Amino acid sequence: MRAALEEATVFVEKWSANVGLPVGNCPVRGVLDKISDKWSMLLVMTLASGPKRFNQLRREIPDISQKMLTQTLRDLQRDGMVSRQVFDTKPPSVEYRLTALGESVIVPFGYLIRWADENFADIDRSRAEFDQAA
Amino acid sequence: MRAALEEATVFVEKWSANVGLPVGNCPVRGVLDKISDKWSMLLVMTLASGPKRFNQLRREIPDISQKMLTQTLRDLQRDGMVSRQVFDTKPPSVEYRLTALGESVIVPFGYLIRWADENFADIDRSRAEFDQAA
DNA sequence: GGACAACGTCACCTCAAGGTAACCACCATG
DNA sequence: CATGGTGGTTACCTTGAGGTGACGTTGTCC
Repeated sequence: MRAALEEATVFVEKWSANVGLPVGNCPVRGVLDKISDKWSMLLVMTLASGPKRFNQLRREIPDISQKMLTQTLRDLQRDGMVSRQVFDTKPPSVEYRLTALGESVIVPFGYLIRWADENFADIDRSRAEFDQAA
Repeated sequence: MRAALEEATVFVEKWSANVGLPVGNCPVRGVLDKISDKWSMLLVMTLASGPKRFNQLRREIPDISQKMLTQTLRDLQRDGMVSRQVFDTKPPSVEYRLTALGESVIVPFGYLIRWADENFADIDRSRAEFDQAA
């Protein structure tokens, strides 16, 4: 799903312009990348309430696999959204926290979540209607 | 920005109540899942500038396959984001336009796009650093 | 000694999203 | 006649995101 957005530059210009944004490069590509994977947004929003350790995150998001937790955290770290700090305690503990960049994305995510929260009922209804018509 | 953050955190709290739940039980996650496919957002933003016909959309988004255009439009229609109107002209033409629901999602998308535009440079830099360190 | 909790890595497999290309009907134009 | 533009459908295939489960290392506790 990631690589294919790479070529959408042309229209991104178009609709970026519509939203009143400078054209240049395609910023949306990266964002859609993040949005469209299954766990990044969930992880960011979970870390929004404060730094957490690895198994603490596992407990708070029971349906994420260990592999995907590791992998998504690495990706977020790579993107500068999350910082990883290892404490040299007896069993070494690792703390993940949002960076300033990571915190800044909470705002647009928040809008999206609010939108979803306000409209999922309408969407469900629309789906039901549509499916019944078919 | 300050107000926006606080506003966002309200919904983050709501959200966190649902985080532990499987996707099926979290309506927000369900909705966001739909939004996060490869073409939905692009299509919505393309239709943001006005109603368009099928092949008009194909031309504006050259790298979408016919199949995926049809499919994504159907999904959006099913979710009540897009309405489809067939005109009984000589070669019947079909017009797609955003519904009120579809238009309402432009706002949160817009915030996301703005965020991406403001921060993609930082992200790129962070990635480069991270990759070099490894 | 055995279990468990800390934080992972690795190999393997599945499943569906998405791409490709062929096909349909209809009509206009050259 | 043939090409091209309407708006699709269908069958087939590839890709990779994500899940599963085993293994590992260092310690502590019972």
